[in-house]
Amino acid sequence: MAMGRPREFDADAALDQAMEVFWRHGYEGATIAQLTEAMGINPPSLYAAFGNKEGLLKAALDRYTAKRADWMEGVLSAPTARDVAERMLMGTADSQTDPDNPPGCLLVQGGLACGTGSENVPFELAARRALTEDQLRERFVRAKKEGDLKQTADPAALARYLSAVSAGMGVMASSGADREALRQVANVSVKVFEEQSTT
Amino acid sequence: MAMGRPREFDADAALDQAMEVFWRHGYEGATIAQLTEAMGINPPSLYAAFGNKEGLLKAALDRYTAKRADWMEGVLSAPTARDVAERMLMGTADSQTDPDNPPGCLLVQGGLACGTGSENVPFELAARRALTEDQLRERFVRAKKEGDLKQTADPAALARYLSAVSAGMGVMASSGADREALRQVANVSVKVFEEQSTT
DNA sequence: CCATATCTGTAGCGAGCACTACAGATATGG
DNA sequence: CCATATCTGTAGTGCTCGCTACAGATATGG
Repeated sequence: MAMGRPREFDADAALDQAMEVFWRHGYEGATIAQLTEAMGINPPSLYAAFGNKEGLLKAALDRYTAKRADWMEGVLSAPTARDVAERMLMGTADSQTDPDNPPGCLLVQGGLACGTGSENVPFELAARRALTEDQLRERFVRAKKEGDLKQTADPAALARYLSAVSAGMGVMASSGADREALRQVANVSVKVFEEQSTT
Repeated sequence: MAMGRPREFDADAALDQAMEVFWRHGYEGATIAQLTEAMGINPPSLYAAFGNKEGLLKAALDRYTAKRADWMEGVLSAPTARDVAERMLMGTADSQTDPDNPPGCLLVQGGLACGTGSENVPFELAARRALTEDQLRERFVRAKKEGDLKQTADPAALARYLSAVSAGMGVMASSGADREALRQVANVSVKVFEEQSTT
């Protein structure tokens, strides 16, 4: 079998650029013209590699979560539930105001409501946000077993709470809140965990 | 001077319908065709009354905030900062899962990131979210003077915190979180105010 | 009743959208 | 070196978008 002409662009580097465009303009606000220009390729290459606009988004989301996996592991490996919450929210405050990225979080900025024909884009983003919440919940179940969370604590509720605060910080970051403002929110939010801790 | 033919539709009723469409599909996801059909009018009537799509959004936002003004007054009139927070978050949980409305909050769902040409839509929404935060901050300044908040409490930080949690709940509601889940988040969030209270 | 002013519905405008047909280029398998 | 398979760039496709020209309808002021 013949192999055909090889691809001339680096898919991961192109995805990084696509990620940025989706992050800044949202799924519907990002146009194929903007995406191809940022990626340095032409439309046929995009469609050959990723199928369509939604396929490109999914690939970009995969890369987004893969890139954050290391950081998330660091968060979950904190010694106590309280420290998990602090690392999570402080890290979120910093990354959402990192000048190297668009403000906020791609999983929120990407699109909460979409027009007819893109209904499952919000769904896709929500599913990925839920993954983080699941990890947090399981970590808090463990914290309860290990005793650093009170026996009356509700791991699912605490994980949901952290998920909500992160998303809310993303909304604020997207509308210009600076790092100090987000850290303030993080600091206030963490207090909940001190009240739920045994130490 | 001649007066011209009078308008045949009720502008407020039409705005209620437009609000719904923007709420469910976001600013960019909502099309003029969907809007005019929901409003029961034709494009020329829409443009004569509201100027353009963005003007219609602003009018719908005005109506949205006006409709919530009463509720907000009830929130702010709670006796203590802690009760303000509870009414705010519980009311938010209920309204964001009210089956009579699309899920979430129009000021979040409307659009966090937009395409070229609609850049100030997110700005417009953010400005209106900031108004609520301002009201909360001033209410907490008063609570501090009145002594039901500790003297070490930071009214601005607490207001920002409530604003972030509300926005986060909106994100969760938009992705299908039910009323019970949001109330859980509200309950956890309120604990911060118990720790900051003197009673 | 007439002149004027505004609203309404039909029909369609140019622009920009996501997406693709096609031809030339570049690799592999035989 | 040839046949095949895939990628690349050019140049579009049809469609839907926000928006509007126009003509008919309906009110007021004189």
